[in-house]
Amino acid sequence: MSGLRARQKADRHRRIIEAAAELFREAGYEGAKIETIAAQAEVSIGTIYNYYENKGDILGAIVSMEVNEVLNAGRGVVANPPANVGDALDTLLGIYIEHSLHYLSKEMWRQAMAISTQLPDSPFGQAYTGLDRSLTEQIRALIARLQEIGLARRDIDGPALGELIFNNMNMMFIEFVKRDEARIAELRTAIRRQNRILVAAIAV
Amino acid sequence: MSGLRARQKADRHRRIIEAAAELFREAGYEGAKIETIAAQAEVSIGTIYNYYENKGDILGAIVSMEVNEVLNAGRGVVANPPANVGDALDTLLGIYIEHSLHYLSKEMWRQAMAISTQLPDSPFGQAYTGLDRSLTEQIRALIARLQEIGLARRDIDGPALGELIFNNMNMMFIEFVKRDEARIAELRTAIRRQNRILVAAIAV
DNA sequence: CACAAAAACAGAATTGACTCAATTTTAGAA
DNA sequence: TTCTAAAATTGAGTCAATTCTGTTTTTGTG
Repeated sequence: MSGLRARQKADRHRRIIEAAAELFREAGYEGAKIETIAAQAEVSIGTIYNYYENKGDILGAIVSMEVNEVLNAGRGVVANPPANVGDALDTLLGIYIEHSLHYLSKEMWRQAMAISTQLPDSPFGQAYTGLDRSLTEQIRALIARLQEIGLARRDIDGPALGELIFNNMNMMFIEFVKRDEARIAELRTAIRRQNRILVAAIAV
Repeated sequence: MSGLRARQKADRHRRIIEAAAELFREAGYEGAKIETIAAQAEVSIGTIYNYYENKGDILGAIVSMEVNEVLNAGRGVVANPPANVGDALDTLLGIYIEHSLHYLSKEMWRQAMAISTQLPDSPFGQAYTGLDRSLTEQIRALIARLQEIGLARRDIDGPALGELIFNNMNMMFIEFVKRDEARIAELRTAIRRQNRILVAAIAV
C-alpha cells in the first residue's frame, strides 16, 4: 500500500515548499514569516517544524533542487568537453553561473550561504557542504577528462587544481551575490581572466 | 575642549566591546544575550542599539580589530619577502592563518562570515568586504614585489593571480572554521598543495 | 547662572522564530 | 467494527533581538 500517511506527508512537504518559494520570492527570506508560510500551505506552524528543523532548512530544500539541476546540466560538458582547456572550463563554469539565478534571487543565495556557514551541522548546512563538494568533484572530473584526452598536462595535480578553480569561482560568486548591481557577464569575464593564468599553466 | 560627551562616548564604546568580547568567548555568539552585554557594560539595551545597528555589528567591531592586526603583521613580509615564490606566499598566508584564532573562536568566525554575506550593506558587512579587499591587495603587493625583484615572471597577470590566491585561501578558511575538528596544520598543507600549481607556473 | 535645543539614554513594548503539551488522526490487531 | 498505540498536528506560550517613546543629560547662548 502506498499508505495514506506517506501520501499526506509528501503532499504537505510539497505545499510547504511551494508556499515558501512563492513568499521568499515576493517578500524576501526575512520578509516571509513562518506564520504566513503555514497559512498559505494550509498547515500549522507546528507542522512546519515537524518537517523542517528551522526556517533555513526550508530555503535549503529549494537551494538543493536548484544546485542538483546545475549538476545535471554539467554532466553533459564533462562527458563531451570543448576541444581546449580554456573553453572547457569556461563552458562548465558558465553553466553553473548562468543557471544560478533561475529560481533563486541574490537575496536567497545570500541567506542560504550565510546559513550554511552559520549552522554547518544543521541538515541544510551539511547538504550545502555536500553540494559544494559535488561541484568540486565535477570540475575535477572535467580536468581528469581533459588529461585523458591529452588536452591537459598529465603531470598536473588535478584534484588540487579542481578545488582551486572551484574555490575561486565560488568566492567570486559570493561577492557577486553580495552586490545587487553586479552583472553575470562581468562575473564571467573576471573568472575567465583568473582562469587564464591556470589555463596557460596546464594546457599542453 | 575634548568634550565630556565625546569622552563618555568613547568610554561606552569600549565598555560595550569589552563586555561583548568576554561574553562571546564565554557563552558563544548566540549564547551572549544583548541584555547581558548591556548589564555587564553598565548601559541600557537602548544605548547599545544607539552605538551599534545590531548584534552582528558588535561582533564586527571585534573582528575588524583582529584582521587589522593581521594586515599589520603581513606588511613585514611584503617589505622583505623570502627569497622564492613558494616560501613568500607560504609565509604571508601562514601569518594570516596562524593569527586567525588568537582572539576569535571558530564559532565567532562563522557568525562574522555569515553576517557579512547576509547583510552586505550593514556597517559590518561593508567593513568586512573592505577587509577582504585589503588582504587581497596585500597579496597582490607581495606578487608585485616578487616580480620587481625578479623572482616571479613579469608577464603574469599579477592582480588576477593575487585575487585567485586570496579567494582560494579564503574559501579553504571558511571550510576550516565550519569543521570544529579541522586543524590549522592541515589547512596550511592543503593550501600549499594548491599553490604549488601556481608557484610552478609563475616562478622564473 | 538660566534656559532651550540637541543628543543620548532607558527600558517597556513589539515582533517573529521556535517549543511543547494537549488533541486529533491513522494504522493495524482483535 | 472497535479499540489502542503510535504518529502527526495544532496553536498558545516562550524567548531574545530590535524598536519606540518618553526622560535625562549635555551643550552653547544670552
